[in-house]
Amino acid sequence: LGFTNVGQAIAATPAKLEKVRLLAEYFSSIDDERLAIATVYFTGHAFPQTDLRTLQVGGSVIYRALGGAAKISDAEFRRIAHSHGDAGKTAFDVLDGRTVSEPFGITDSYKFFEQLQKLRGPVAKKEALQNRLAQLSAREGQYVVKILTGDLRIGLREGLVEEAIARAFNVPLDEVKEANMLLGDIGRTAVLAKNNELERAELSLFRPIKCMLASPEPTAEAIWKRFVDVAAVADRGPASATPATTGEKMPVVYVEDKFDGIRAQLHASRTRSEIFSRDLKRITGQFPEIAEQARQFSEEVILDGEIIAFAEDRKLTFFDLQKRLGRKTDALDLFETSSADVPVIFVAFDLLFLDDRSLLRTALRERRDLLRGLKLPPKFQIASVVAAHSANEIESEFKRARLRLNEGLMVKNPQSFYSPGRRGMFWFKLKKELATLDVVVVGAELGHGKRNHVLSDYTFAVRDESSGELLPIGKAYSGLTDAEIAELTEHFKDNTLVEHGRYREVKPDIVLEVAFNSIQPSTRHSSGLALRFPRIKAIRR
DNA sequence: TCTGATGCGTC
DNA sequence: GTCGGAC
DNA sequence: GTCCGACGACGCATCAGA
Repeated sequence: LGFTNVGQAIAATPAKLEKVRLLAEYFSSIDDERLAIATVYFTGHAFPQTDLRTLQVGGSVIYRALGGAAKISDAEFRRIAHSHGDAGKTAFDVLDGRTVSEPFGITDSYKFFEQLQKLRGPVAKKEALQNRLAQLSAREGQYVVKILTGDLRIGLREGLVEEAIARAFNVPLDEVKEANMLLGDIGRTAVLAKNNELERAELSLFRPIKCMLASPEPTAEAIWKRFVDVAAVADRGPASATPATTGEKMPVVYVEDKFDGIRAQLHASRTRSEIFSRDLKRITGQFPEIAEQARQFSEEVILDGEIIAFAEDRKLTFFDLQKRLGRKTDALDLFETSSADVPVIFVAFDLLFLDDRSLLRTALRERRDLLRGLKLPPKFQIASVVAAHSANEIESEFKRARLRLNEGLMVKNPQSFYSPGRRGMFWFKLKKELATLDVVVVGAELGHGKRNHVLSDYTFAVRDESSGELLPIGKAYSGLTDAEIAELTEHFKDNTLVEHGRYREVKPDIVLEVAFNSIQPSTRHSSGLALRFPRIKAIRR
Protein backbone atom coordinates (compact mmCIF):
# COMPACT_ATOMS: atom_id res chain seq x y z
CA LEU A 1 0.00 0.00 0.00
CA GLY A 2 2.83 2.33 0.86
CA PHE A 3 4.44 1.99 -2.54
CA THR A 4 1.39 2.93 -4.58
CA ASN A 5 0.51 5.85 -2.35
CA VAL A 6 4.00 7.27 -2.69
CA GLY A 7 3.82 6.75 -6.44
CA GLN A 8 0.56 8.65 -6.62
CA ALA A 9 1.92 11.50 -4.52
CA ILE A 10 5.01 11.74 -6.72
CA ALA A 11 2.91 11.77 -9.87
CA ALA A 12 0.80 14.56 -8.43
CA THR A 13 3.62 17.09 -8.18
CA PRO A 14 5.72 18.39 -11.07
CA ALA A 15 8.46 19.69 -8.75
CA LYS A 16 11.51 17.44 -8.80
CA LEU A 17 12.63 18.40 -5.30
CA GLU A 18 9.24 17.53 -3.92
CA LYS A 19 9.27 14.18 -5.69
CA VAL A 20 12.68 13.46 -4.17
CA ARG A 21 11.50 14.51 -0.73
CA LEU A 22 8.47 12.21 -0.85
CA LEU A 23 10.56 9.32 -2.05
CA ALA A 24 13.26 9.86 0.56
CA GLU A 25 10.67 9.86 3.29
CA TYR A 26 9.34 6.55 2.04
CA PHE A 27 12.80 4.99 1.72
CA SER A 28 13.71 5.85 5.27
CA SER A 29 10.55 4.20 6.57
CA ILE A 30 11.07 0.67 5.20
CA ASP A 31 13.39 -2.24 5.97
CA ASP A 32 16.34 -3.41 3.84
CA GLU A 33 14.45 -6.04 1.92
CA ARG A 34 11.65 -3.70 0.91
CA LEU A 35 14.11 -0.91 0.20
CA ALA A 36 16.01 -3.05 -2.30
CA ILE A 37 12.79 -3.92 -4.11
CA ALA A 38 11.18 -0.50 -4.04
CA THR A 39 14.21 1.35 -5.40
CA VAL A 40 14.34 -0.97 -8.40
CA TYR A 41 10.60 -0.58 -9.00
CA PHE A 42 10.92 3.20 -9.00
CA THR A 43 13.39 2.95 -11.87
CA GLY A 44 10.65 1.19 -13.83
CA HIS A 45 11.98 -2.35 -13.66
CA ALA A 46 10.85 -5.50 -11.90
CA PHE A 47 14.42 -6.82 -11.64
CA PRO A 48 17.79 -5.10 -11.20
CA GLN A 49 19.60 -3.89 -14.30
CA THR A 50 22.29 -6.58 -14.34
CA ASP A 51 19.69 -9.29 -13.86
CA LEU A 52 19.29 -11.26 -17.08
CA ARG A 53 15.77 -12.42 -16.30
CA THR A 54 13.01 -10.98 -18.48
CA LEU A 55 9.31 -11.32 -17.85
CA GLN A 56 8.18 -11.71 -21.48
CA VAL A 57 5.02 -9.89 -20.54
CA GLY A 58 4.13 -7.02 -22.85
CA GLY A 59 1.12 -5.03 -23.94
CA SER A 60 -0.67 -7.94 -25.50
CA VAL A 61 -0.52 -10.22 -22.48
CA ILE A 62 -1.34 -7.35 -20.13
CA TYR A 63 -4.41 -6.24 -22.04
CA ARG A 64 -5.78 -9.76 -22.30
CA ALA A 65 -5.18 -10.34 -18.58
CA LEU A 66 -6.87 -7.07 -17.68
CA GLY A 67 -9.93 -7.89 -19.73
CA GLY A 68 -10.12 -11.33 -18.13
CA ALA A 69 -9.63 -10.08 -14.58
CA ALA A 70 -12.37 -7.47 -14.87
CA LYS A 71 -14.70 -9.83 -16.76
CA ILE A 72 -15.83 -7.16 -19.19
CA SER A 73 -16.70 -7.43 -22.86
CA ASP A 74 -14.11 -6.87 -25.56
CA ALA A 75 -16.01 -3.86 -26.82
CA GLU A 76 -16.14 -2.23 -23.39
CA PHE A 77 -12.46 -2.99 -22.85
CA ARG A 78 -11.48 -1.50 -26.21
CA ARG A 79 -13.49 1.61 -25.46
CA ILE A 80 -11.58 2.19 -22.21
CA ALA A 81 -8.18 1.28 -23.65
CA HIS A 82 -8.63 3.52 -26.69
CA SER A 83 -9.66 6.42 -24.54
CA HIS A 84 -6.19 6.78 -23.11
CA GLY A 85 -3.49 4.69 -24.71
CA ASP A 86 -1.67 4.25 -21.42
CA ALA A 87 -1.56 0.75 -19.97
CA GLY A 88 -1.42 1.98 -16.37
CA LYS A 89 -4.45 4.24 -16.66
CA THR A 90 -6.31 1.59 -18.59
CA ALA A 91 -5.59 -0.90 -15.81
CA PHE A 92 -7.04 1.42 -13.19
CA ASP A 93 -10.22 2.17 -15.13
CA VAL A 94 -10.76 -1.43 -16.10
CA LEU A 95 -10.17 -2.87 -12.63
CA ASP A 96 -11.90 -0.15 -10.63
CA GLY A 97 -14.84 -1.70 -8.75
CA ARG A 98 -14.43 -5.03 -10.54
CA THR A 99 -11.94 -6.82 -8.30
CA VAL A 100 -11.91 -8.34 -4.83
CA SER A 101 -8.88 -6.87 -3.15
CA GLU A 102 -6.70 -8.99 -0.90
CA PRO A 103 -3.61 -7.91 1.04
CA PHE A 104 -0.60 -7.53 -1.27
CA GLY A 105 2.69 -6.19 0.06
CA ILE A 106 5.75 -5.18 -1.85
CA THR A 107 7.54 -8.43 -1.02
CA ASP A 108 4.48 -10.34 -2.28
CA SER A 109 4.75 -8.40 -5.51
CA TYR A 110 8.38 -9.40 -5.95
CA LYS A 111 7.54 -13.05 -5.37
CA PHE A 112 4.79 -12.69 -7.93
CA PHE A 113 7.16 -11.24 -10.56
CA GLU A 114 9.57 -14.12 -9.94
CA GLN A 115 6.79 -16.66 -10.46
CA LEU A 116 5.61 -14.85 -13.57
CA GLN A 117 9.12 -14.92 -14.97
CA LYS A 118 9.40 -18.67 -14.48
CA LEU A 119 6.20 -19.48 -16.35
CA ARG A 120 6.62 -20.50 -19.98
CA GLY A 121 4.52 -19.06 -22.78
CA PRO A 122 2.16 -16.10 -23.05
CA VAL A 123 -0.94 -18.17 -22.29
CA ALA A 124 0.35 -19.27 -18.89
CA LYS A 125 1.61 -15.76 -18.13
CA LYS A 126 -1.71 -14.22 -19.05
CA GLU A 127 -3.55 -16.66 -16.76
CA ALA A 128 -1.28 -15.94 -13.81
CA LEU A 129 -1.45 -12.21 -14.30
CA GLN A 130 -5.21 -12.27 -14.71
CA ASN A 131 -5.68 -14.23 -11.47
CA ARG A 132 -3.41 -11.85 -9.61
CA LEU A 133 -5.03 -8.70 -10.95
CA ALA A 134 -8.44 -9.99 -9.93
CA GLN A 135 -7.24 -9.98 -6.31
CA LEU A 136 -5.76 -6.49 -6.25
CA SER A 137 -7.19 -3.06 -5.74
CA ALA A 138 -7.39 -1.05 -8.94
CA ARG A 139 -4.52 1.14 -7.75
CA GLU A 140 -2.29 -1.83 -6.98
CA GLY A 141 -3.15 -3.36 -10.34
CA GLN A 142 -2.25 -0.09 -12.00
CA TYR A 143 1.22 -0.12 -10.44
CA VAL A 144 1.82 -3.77 -11.25
CA VAL A 145 1.05 -2.88 -14.86
CA LYS A 146 3.25 0.21 -14.74
CA ILE A 147 6.21 -1.88 -13.59
CA LEU A 148 5.50 -4.62 -16.12
CA THR A 149 5.50 -2.13 -18.99
CA GLY A 150 8.49 -0.27 -17.57
CA ASP A 151 6.59 2.99 -17.86
CA LEU A 152 5.95 4.53 -14.47
CA ARG A 153 5.03 7.90 -15.97
CA ILE A 154 5.35 9.66 -12.64
CA GLY A 155 8.17 11.93 -13.81
CA LEU A 156 10.85 10.09 -11.93
CA ARG A 157 13.46 7.52 -12.86
CA GLU A 158 16.89 6.43 -11.80
CA GLY A 159 18.43 9.89 -11.47
CA LEU A 160 15.91 11.08 -8.92
CA VAL A 161 15.92 7.73 -7.13
CA GLU A 162 19.63 8.26 -6.52
CA GLU A 163 18.91 11.70 -5.13
CA ALA A 164 16.26 10.27 -2.85
CA ILE A 165 18.64 7.62 -1.52
CA ALA A 166 21.23 10.28 -0.74
CA ARG A 167 18.63 12.37 1.02
CA ALA A 168 17.01 9.52 2.93
CA PHE A 169 20.24 8.24 4.44
CA ASN A 170 22.13 11.49 4.61
CA VAL A 171 25.01 10.47 2.37
CA PRO A 172 26.64 12.47 -0.46
CA LEU A 173 24.88 12.16 -3.82
CA ASP A 174 28.18 11.62 -5.62
CA GLU A 175 28.88 8.57 -3.51
CA VAL A 176 25.47 7.14 -4.25
CA LYS A 177 25.90 7.69 -7.98
CA GLU A 178 29.34 6.19 -7.94
CA ALA A 179 28.26 3.11 -6.02
CA ASN A 180 25.32 2.61 -8.36
CA MET A 181 27.61 2.88 -11.39
CA LEU A 182 29.93 0.28 -9.96
CA LEU A 183 27.21 -2.09 -8.84
CA GLY A 184 24.64 -1.66 -11.59
CA ASP A 185 22.03 -2.39 -8.96
CA ILE A 186 20.18 0.50 -7.37
CA GLY A 187 18.68 -1.80 -4.74
CA ARG A 188 22.03 -2.94 -3.40
CA THR A 189 23.26 0.64 -3.60
CA ALA A 190 20.37 1.80 -1.43
CA VAL A 191 21.01 -0.85 1.18
CA LEU A 192 24.71 0.03 1.31
CA ALA A 193 23.82 3.70 1.68
CA LYS A 194 21.43 2.94 4.48
CA ASN A 195 24.08 0.98 6.36
CA ASN A 196 26.77 3.54 5.63
CA GLU A 197 28.82 1.09 3.58
CA LEU A 198 28.95 2.77 0.19
CA GLU A 199 32.72 2.47 0.11
CA ARG A 200 32.34 -1.27 -0.25
CA ALA A 201 31.30 -0.79 -3.89
CA GLU A 202 34.44 -0.93 -5.96
CA LEU A 203 35.50 -1.67 -9.50
CA SER A 204 36.29 -5.32 -9.93
CA LEU A 205 36.80 -7.80 -12.70
CA PHE A 206 33.63 -9.47 -14.06
CA ARG A 207 31.27 -6.94 -12.54
CA PRO A 208 30.17 -4.59 -15.33
CA ILE A 209 30.02 -0.86 -14.78
CA LYS A 210 27.99 1.68 -16.67
CA CYS A 211 29.77 3.17 -19.61
CA MET A 212 30.74 6.75 -20.14
CA LEU A 213 28.57 8.48 -22.71
CA ALA A 214 29.10 11.38 -25.07
CA SER A 215 27.02 14.49 -25.59
CA PRO A 216 25.94 15.20 -29.15
CA GLU A 217 27.05 18.39 -30.89
CA PRO A 218 26.03 19.43 -34.39
CA THR A 219 29.30 20.95 -35.61
CA ALA A 220 33.05 20.87 -35.08
CA GLU A 221 32.92 24.53 -34.03
CA ALA A 222 30.42 23.76 -31.26
CA ILE A 223 32.63 21.01 -29.92
CA TRP A 224 35.75 23.15 -30.07
CA LYS A 225 34.01 25.92 -28.21
CA ARG A 226 33.19 23.48 -25.39
CA PHE A 227 36.86 22.72 -24.89
CA VAL A 228 37.98 26.33 -25.09
CA ASP A 229 35.44 27.20 -22.40
CA VAL A 230 36.57 24.34 -20.15
CA ALA A 231 40.22 25.37 -20.56
CA ALA A 232 39.38 28.95 -19.64
CA VAL A 233 37.67 27.80 -16.44
CA ALA A 234 40.53 25.43 -15.56
CA ASP A 235 43.07 28.24 -15.95
CA ARG A 236 41.31 30.43 -13.46
CA GLY A 237 41.24 28.08 -10.54
CA PRO A 238 41.89 24.54 -9.37
CA ALA A 239 39.95 22.19 -11.60
CA SER A 240 37.35 20.09 -9.91
CA ALA A 241 36.82 16.96 -11.95
CA THR A 242 39.91 17.08 -14.13
CA PRO A 243 43.58 17.53 -13.30
CA ALA A 244 44.82 21.07 -13.81
CA THR A 245 45.87 22.11 -17.29
CA THR A 246 48.48 24.61 -16.24
CA GLY A 247 51.16 25.30 -18.79
CA GLU A 248 49.01 24.46 -21.79
CA LYS A 249 48.00 27.54 -23.66
CA MET A 250 46.30 25.71 -26.51
CA PRO A 251 43.72 23.11 -25.68
CA VAL A 252 44.33 19.73 -27.27
CA VAL A 253 41.59 17.22 -27.88
CA TYR A 254 41.69 13.56 -28.72
CA VAL A 255 39.75 12.56 -31.81
CA GLU A 256 38.68 9.04 -32.74
CA ASP A 257 36.36 7.60 -35.37
CA LYS A 258 32.89 6.78 -34.09
CA PHE A 259 32.28 3.17 -35.01
CA ASP A 260 28.84 1.89 -35.94
CA GLY A 261 28.63 -1.31 -33.93
CA ILE A 262 27.57 -2.13 -30.40
CA ARG A 263 29.23 -0.74 -27.31
CA ALA A 264 30.96 -3.49 -25.39
CA GLN A 265 32.84 -3.82 -22.13
CA LEU A 266 35.26 -6.69 -22.06
CA HIS A 267 36.52 -8.20 -18.80
CA ALA A 268 39.35 -10.70 -19.14
CA SER A 269 41.78 -12.73 -17.12
CA ARG A 270 43.71 -15.74 -18.36
CA THR A 271 41.07 -18.12 -17.13
CA ARG A 272 37.87 -16.29 -17.81
CA SER A 273 36.39 -13.58 -20.02
CA GLU A 274 33.02 -11.86 -20.19
CA ILE A 275 31.51 -9.29 -22.51
CA PHE A 276 28.81 -6.86 -21.35
CA SER A 277 26.56 -4.58 -23.37
CA ARG A 278 25.89 -0.92 -22.82
CA ASP A 279 23.11 -1.62 -20.35
CA LEU A 280 25.14 -4.18 -18.46
CA LYS A 281 23.68 -7.34 -19.96
CA ARG A 282 26.05 -10.28 -20.35
CA ILE A 283 26.51 -10.88 -24.08
CA THR A 284 29.50 -13.22 -23.94
CA GLY A 285 27.54 -15.99 -25.63
CA GLN A 286 26.80 -13.87 -28.68
CA PHE A 287 30.48 -13.32 -29.44
CA PRO A 288 32.23 -16.53 -28.35
CA GLU A 289 35.23 -16.08 -30.65
CA ILE A 290 35.97 -12.67 -29.14
CA ALA A 291 35.54 -14.01 -25.63
CA GLU A 292 37.81 -16.95 -26.29
CA GLN A 293 40.62 -14.84 -27.69
CA ALA A 294 40.29 -12.38 -24.84
CA ARG A 295 41.86 -14.96 -22.54
CA GLN A 296 45.12 -14.44 -24.44
CA PHE A 297 45.71 -11.07 -22.79
CA SER A 298 48.68 -11.43 -20.50
CA GLU A 299 47.20 -8.97 -18.01
CA GLU A 300 43.84 -8.74 -16.29
CA VAL A 301 41.96 -6.03 -18.16
CA ILE A 302 38.65 -4.23 -18.54
CA LEU A 303 38.40 -2.73 -22.01
CA ASP A 304 35.80 -0.31 -23.30
CA GLY A 305 35.15 -0.55 -26.99
CA GLU A 306 32.86 -1.31 -29.87
CA ILE A 307 32.17 -4.66 -31.51
CA ILE A 308 31.82 -4.11 -35.24
CA ALA A 309 31.16 -6.30 -38.25
CA PHE A 310 34.43 -6.58 -40.10
CA ALA A 311 35.69 -8.90 -42.82
CA GLU A 312 38.91 -9.12 -44.80
CA ASP A 313 40.05 -5.66 -43.73
CA ARG A 314 36.75 -4.37 -44.92
CA LYS A 315 34.29 -2.77 -42.57
CA LEU A 316 30.76 -4.13 -42.84
CA THR A 317 27.64 -2.26 -41.78
CA PHE A 318 25.56 -2.22 -38.63
CA PHE A 319 22.88 -3.91 -40.71
CA ASP A 320 25.21 -6.91 -41.10
CA LEU A 321 26.07 -6.92 -37.42
CA GLN A 322 22.43 -7.05 -36.40
CA LYS A 323 22.19 -10.59 -37.72
CA ARG A 324 24.36 -11.65 -34.81
CA LEU A 325 22.51 -9.73 -32.14
CA GLY A 326 19.97 -11.25 -29.83
CA ARG A 327 21.16 -14.80 -30.41
CA LYS A 328 20.81 -17.39 -27.73
CA THR A 329 22.35 -20.41 -29.35
CA ASP A 330 25.25 -21.72 -27.36
CA ALA A 331 28.87 -21.23 -28.26
CA LEU A 332 29.30 -24.60 -29.89
CA ASP A 333 26.51 -24.09 -32.39
CA LEU A 334 27.85 -20.71 -33.25
CA PHE A 335 31.28 -22.08 -34.11
CA GLU A 336 29.79 -24.83 -36.25
CA THR A 337 27.82 -22.38 -38.34
CA SER A 338 30.48 -19.73 -38.26
CA SER A 339 31.18 -19.95 -41.98
CA ALA A 340 27.79 -18.41 -42.61
CA ASP A 341 28.30 -15.92 -39.82
CA VAL A 342 29.08 -12.27 -39.89
CA PRO A 343 32.68 -11.84 -38.70
CA VAL A 344 33.30 -9.32 -35.96
CA ILE A 345 36.20 -7.61 -34.24
CA PHE A 346 36.55 -5.76 -30.96
CA VAL A 347 37.81 -2.20 -31.38
CA ALA A 348 39.13 -0.98 -28.04
CA PHE A 349 39.19 2.71 -27.25
CA ASP A 350 39.64 2.76 -23.50
CA LEU A 351 41.23 0.81 -20.66
CA LEU A 352 39.47 0.90 -17.29
CA PHE A 353 41.27 -1.72 -15.27
CA LEU A 354 44.74 -3.21 -15.47
CA ASP A 355 46.07 -5.91 -13.16
CA ASP A 356 44.12 -5.11 -10.04
CA ARG A 357 44.31 -1.37 -10.55
CA SER A 358 41.27 0.75 -11.32
CA LEU A 359 41.98 3.41 -13.95
CA LEU A 360 38.71 5.30 -13.54
CA ARG A 361 40.58 8.15 -11.87
CA THR A 362 43.44 8.13 -14.30
CA ALA A 363 43.51 10.69 -17.11
CA LEU A 364 42.46 9.54 -20.58
CA ARG A 365 45.93 10.40 -21.89
CA GLU A 366 47.51 7.88 -19.55
CA ARG A 367 44.77 5.29 -20.06
CA ARG A 368 45.46 5.55 -23.76
CA ASP A 369 49.20 5.07 -23.22
CA LEU A 370 48.56 1.96 -21.16
CA LEU A 371 46.11 0.67 -23.77
CA ARG A 372 48.72 1.09 -26.50
CA GLY A 373 51.12 -1.00 -24.42
CA LEU A 374 48.87 -4.07 -24.42
CA LYS A 375 49.63 -6.98 -26.67
CA LEU A 376 46.46 -7.69 -28.60
CA PRO A 377 45.04 -11.06 -29.63
CA PRO A 378 43.75 -11.36 -33.21
CA LYS A 379 40.24 -9.95 -33.69
CA PHE A 380 41.22 -7.07 -31.43
CA GLN A 381 42.19 -3.61 -32.64
CA ILE A 382 42.87 -0.32 -30.96
CA ALA A 383 40.91 2.66 -32.24
CA SER A 384 43.45 5.10 -33.55
CA VAL A 385 43.46 8.49 -31.94
CA VAL A 386 44.82 11.80 -33.20
CA ALA A 387 45.30 15.09 -31.42
CA ALA A 388 43.43 18.08 -32.79
CA HIS A 389 44.14 21.74 -32.03
CA SER A 390 41.29 23.58 -33.73
CA ALA A 391 37.76 23.30 -35.07
CA ASN A 392 39.19 23.04 -38.56
CA GLU A 393 41.31 20.05 -37.64
CA ILE A 394 38.27 18.37 -36.10
CA GLU A 395 36.27 19.03 -39.23
CA SER A 396 38.89 17.55 -41.55
CA GLU A 397 39.16 14.48 -39.31
CA PHE A 398 35.41 14.16 -39.55
CA LYS A 399 35.64 14.06 -43.34
CA ARG A 400 38.34 11.42 -43.17
CA ALA A 401 36.25 9.33 -40.77
CA ARG A 402 33.35 9.42 -43.23
CA LEU A 403 35.67 8.33 -46.04
CA ARG A 404 36.56 5.37 -43.83
CA LEU A 405 32.80 4.65 -43.76
CA ASN A 406 32.47 5.40 -40.07
CA GLU A 407 29.57 7.26 -38.53
CA GLY A 408 31.41 10.33 -37.39
CA LEU A 409 33.77 11.34 -34.62
CA MET A 410 34.25 11.07 -30.90
CA VAL A 411 36.09 14.04 -29.41
CA LYS A 412 37.49 13.64 -25.89
CA ASN A 413 39.29 15.66 -23.29
CA PRO A 414 42.68 13.95 -22.77
CA GLN A 415 42.77 15.06 -19.14
CA SER A 416 39.38 13.69 -18.23
CA PHE A 417 38.72 10.82 -15.88
CA TYR A 418 36.35 8.01 -16.80
CA SER A 419 32.97 8.85 -15.33
CA PRO A 420 30.71 5.81 -15.68
CA GLY A 421 27.11 6.47 -16.63
CA ARG A 422 27.68 10.16 -17.17
CA ARG A 423 26.95 11.99 -20.35
CA GLY A 424 29.21 14.76 -19.24
CA MET A 425 31.15 17.51 -20.90
CA PHE A 426 34.28 15.46 -21.48
CA TRP A 427 33.25 13.34 -24.43
CA PHE A 428 31.38 14.67 -27.46
CA LYS A 429 30.12 12.99 -30.57
CA LEU A 430 29.88 14.53 -33.99
CA LYS A 431 27.46 12.96 -36.45
CA LYS A 432 25.69 14.55 -39.35
CA GLU A 433 22.55 13.64 -41.17
CA LEU A 434 23.04 11.87 -44.48
CA ALA A 435 20.37 13.90 -46.23
CA THR A 436 16.83 15.16 -45.86
CA LEU A 437 13.79 13.99 -47.74
CA ASP A 438 10.46 15.65 -48.47
CA VAL A 439 7.66 13.27 -47.55
CA VAL A 440 3.90 13.54 -47.33
CA VAL A 441 1.90 12.50 -44.28
CA VAL A 442 -0.67 9.80 -45.07
CA GLY A 443 -1.56 8.67 -41.54
CA ALA A 444 -1.70 10.09 -38.04
CA GLU A 445 -2.07 8.37 -34.68
CA LEU A 446 -2.84 9.40 -31.11
CA GLY A 447 0.19 9.42 -28.84
CA HIS A 448 0.73 7.96 -25.40
CA GLY A 449 1.02 9.47 -21.94
CA LYS A 450 1.02 13.20 -22.17
CA ARG A 451 0.48 12.95 -25.93
CA ASN A 452 -2.69 11.03 -25.33
CA HIS A 453 -5.07 13.47 -26.92
CA VAL A 454 -2.94 14.75 -29.76
CA LEU A 455 -2.08 13.20 -33.10
CA SER A 456 1.64 13.01 -32.51
CA ASP A 457 2.72 10.06 -34.57
CA TYR A 458 2.88 10.47 -38.33
CA THR A 459 3.20 7.85 -41.05
CA PHE A 460 4.67 9.39 -44.14
CA ALA A 461 5.11 8.33 -47.74
CA VAL A 462 6.98 9.05 -50.93
CA ARG A 463 5.59 8.84 -54.47
CA ASP A 464 6.48 5.92 -56.67
CA GLU A 465 7.43 7.60 -59.95
CA SER A 466 6.31 4.70 -62.13
CA SER A 467 2.90 3.98 -60.60
CA GLY A 468 2.16 7.36 -59.11
CA GLU A 469 1.24 5.64 -55.83
CA LEU A 470 2.10 7.00 -52.41
CA LEU A 471 4.18 4.38 -50.57
CA PRO A 472 4.86 4.62 -46.82
CA ILE A 473 8.54 4.89 -45.93
CA GLY A 474 8.53 5.58 -42.20
CA LYS A 475 7.10 7.22 -39.12
CA ALA A 476 8.27 10.05 -36.93
CA TYR A 477 7.24 12.72 -34.48
CA SER A 478 10.63 13.61 -33.04
CA GLY A 479 11.67 17.12 -33.93
CA LEU A 480 8.37 18.94 -33.58
CA THR A 481 7.53 21.26 -30.72
CA ASP A 482 4.36 20.80 -28.68
CA ALA A 483 2.87 23.81 -30.44
CA GLU A 484 3.52 22.34 -33.88
CA ILE A 485 2.01 19.02 -32.84
CA ALA A 486 -1.10 20.83 -31.59
CA GLU A 487 -1.38 22.68 -34.87
CA LEU A 488 -1.01 19.53 -36.96
CA THR A 489 -3.53 17.73 -34.74
CA GLU A 490 -6.16 20.29 -35.63
CA HIS A 491 -5.33 20.04 -39.29
CA PHE A 492 -5.47 16.25 -39.40
CA LYS A 493 -8.73 16.12 -37.48
CA ASP A 494 -10.25 18.29 -40.18
CA ASN A 495 -8.71 16.25 -42.95
CA THR A 496 -9.35 12.67 -41.86
CA LEU A 497 -10.22 10.16 -44.58
CA VAL A 498 -10.84 6.99 -42.53
CA GLU A 499 -10.59 6.27 -38.80
CA HIS A 500 -9.27 2.95 -37.47
CA GLY A 501 -9.29 3.22 -33.69
CA ARG A 502 -6.37 5.35 -32.61
CA TYR A 503 -5.02 5.55 -36.16
CA ARG A 504 -6.48 7.50 -39.05
CA GLU A 505 -5.71 7.90 -42.71
CA VAL A 506 -5.44 11.57 -43.60
CA LYS A 507 -5.58 13.65 -46.73
CA PRO A 508 -1.99 13.72 -48.07
CA ASP A 509 -1.48 17.46 -48.05
CA ILE A 510 1.15 18.04 -45.34
CA VAL A 511 4.72 17.81 -46.53
CA LEU A 512 7.50 17.32 -43.99
CA GLU A 513 11.22 17.65 -44.41
CA VAL A 514 12.65 14.57 -42.69
CA ALA A 515 16.33 14.12 -41.82
CA PHE A 516 17.90 10.69 -41.50
CA ASN A 517 21.28 9.02 -41.13
CA SER A 518 20.91 6.20 -43.60
CA ILE A 519 18.39 4.39 -45.72
CA GLN A 520 17.91 0.65 -45.73
CA PRO A 521 15.75 -2.11 -47.19
CA SER A 522 12.64 -2.80 -45.13
CA THR A 523 9.80 -5.26 -44.94
CA ARG A 524 7.79 -3.10 -42.59
CA HIS A 525 6.94 -0.38 -45.09
CA SER A 526 5.40 -0.96 -48.50
CA SER A 527 7.95 1.27 -50.17
CA GLY A 528 10.43 -1.49 -49.30
CA LEU A 529 12.67 1.13 -47.69
CA ALA A 530 13.09 2.64 -44.26
CA LEU A 531 15.00 5.53 -42.75
CA ARG A 532 17.42 5.16 -39.86
CA PHE A 533 16.92 7.71 -37.07
CA PRO A 534 14.20 9.71 -38.81
CA ARG A 535 13.35 13.11 -37.34
CA ILE A 536 11.31 16.01 -38.60
CA LYS A 537 13.38 18.98 -39.68
CA ALA A 538 10.60 21.26 -40.86
CA ILE A 539 6.99 21.51 -41.95
CA ARG A 540 6.89 22.66 -45.56
CA ARG A 541 4.17 25.22 -46.22
C1' DT B 1 5.63 -27.76 -40.40
C1' DC B 2 5.32 -23.07 -41.33
C1' DT B 3 3.96 -18.23 -40.34
C1' DG B 4 2.58 -14.11 -38.02
C1' DA B 5 2.37 -11.81 -33.70
C1' DT B 6 4.75 -10.54 -29.67
C1' DG B 7 8.61 -9.33 -26.70
C1' DC B 8 13.35 -7.83 -26.12
C1' DG B 9 17.52 -5.48 -26.90
C1' DT B 10 20.69 -3.08 -30.01
C1' DC B 11 21.38 1.36 -32.44
C1' DG C 1 19.45 6.00 -31.59
C1' DT C 2 16.50 11.07 -32.02
C1' DC C 3 14.44 15.24 -29.99
C1' DG C 4 11.79 18.83 -26.89
C1' DG C 5 10.50 20.37 -22.36
C1' DA C 6 10.87 21.18 -17.38
C1' DC C 7 13.48 21.94 -13.51
C1' DG D 1 23.40 20.89 -17.38
C1' DT D 2 20.72 17.16 -16.32
C1' DC D 3 16.92 14.39 -16.30
C1' DC D 4 12.77 12.62 -18.14
C1' DG D 5 9.43 11.16 -21.58
C1' DA D 6 7.81 10.22 -26.17
C1' DC D 7 9.13 8.54 -30.15
C1' DG D 8 12.12 5.92 -34.87
C1' DA D 9 14.59 1.46 -37.22
C1' DC D 10 16.17 -3.36 -37.18
C1' DG D 11 16.86 -8.85 -36.18
C1' DC D 12 16.35 -12.83 -33.22
C1' DA D 13 13.71 -15.99 -30.11
C1' DT D 14 9.51 -17.86 -28.80
C1' DC D 15 5.01 -19.47 -29.15
C1' DA D 16 0.13 -20.02 -30.74
C1' DG D 17 -2.48 -21.24 -34.32
C1' DA D 18 -3.13 -22.07 -39.25
